Amino acid sequence: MTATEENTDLWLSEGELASWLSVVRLITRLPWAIDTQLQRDADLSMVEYMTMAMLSNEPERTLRMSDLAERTSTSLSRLSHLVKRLESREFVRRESDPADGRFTNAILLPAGLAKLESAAPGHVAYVRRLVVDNISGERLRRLGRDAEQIVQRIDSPAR
Amino acid sequence: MTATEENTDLWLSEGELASWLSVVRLITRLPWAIDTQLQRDADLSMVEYMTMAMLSNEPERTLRMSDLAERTSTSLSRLSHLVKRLESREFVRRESDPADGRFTNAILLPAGLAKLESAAPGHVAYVRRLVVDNISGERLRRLGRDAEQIVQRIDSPAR
DNA sequence: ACTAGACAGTTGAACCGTCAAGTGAGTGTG
DNA sequence: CACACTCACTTGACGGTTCAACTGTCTAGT
Repeated sequence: MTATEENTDLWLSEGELASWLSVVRLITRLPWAIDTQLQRDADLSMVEYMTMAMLSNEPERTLRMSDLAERTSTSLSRLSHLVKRLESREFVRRESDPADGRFTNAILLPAGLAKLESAAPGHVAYVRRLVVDNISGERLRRLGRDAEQIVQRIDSPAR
Repeated sequence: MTATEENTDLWLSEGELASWLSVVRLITRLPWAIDTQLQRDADLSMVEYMTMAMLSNEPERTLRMSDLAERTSTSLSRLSHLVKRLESREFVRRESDPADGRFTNAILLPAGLAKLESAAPGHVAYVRRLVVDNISGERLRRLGRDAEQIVQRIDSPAR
């Protein structure tokens, strides 16, 4: 039995494969496209943008490192390196939580907020162009729901 | 005007933002999940897997580097480094096209095919679990179409 | 033929992410 | 109240990706 002859439900049907390959193209090219735009226009990566965006939504512009990691879907290690770089650019600072020294708070600084606000319009326009205004209304809502369902399956154990 | 008060069509509505953030989670976590499974079970990254899978579908198990780059959505530079590593593992070899020395052909070797075939069942099962059998039928088809439409927008010029 | 140019691919340095090991603060148990 | 333990990070080394510069091959114009 060679690789191409087999066609049980262990493999994918032609249609399933085509859809899956489209999804693969999406998950490889969309992050790349967004990163490229942000890098070119604002010298920020998408994770850096998201990180600062999450902080900017907090009343105190502050979040625990572990919360930030959760919300940006990154490892604590990656976030730690990343925040260190943002710190050296004066976009963010860290301080250990006075109430419980195990936690570290990341705090968005004015320069970080300014950077975010200068990057936002171009970023949002590009997201609109590629996704929101391209796949609009009900289709966008369904896309979001499908994405959420896949992400939940990733999180669920049993494998 | 602060960052949180503004709400024109330059920004995203609450619903649009929620859908977009779901998509962001998808495009950050799905590649990570697939990579983790392949790395753990087969010591391959997703790009490496896709690269060899593309080659295995060719009658001569051969493709030009530039074709491979196109099909796997990677830069030529990244592919060149990647193929060099696959070459050192005896999964692939390269030869410059005898007919036109500007082209280089990548050729899947028996060891590469064997690696691919041993990795495939686990990979496919995981893809089924996360996506194909999770979001099945019509929803999968629509997801594929939406993905394709977004990718086409990325490729189209005008920005 | 010679030269300029375009094209395909390679290379090395810098940068980023991952992994495994380590630190340091709080918690719970004898 | 000491000691092991958990939890929240941090760190450094390593490996992969990107970027810009380079090499080598063919093509077109003269």
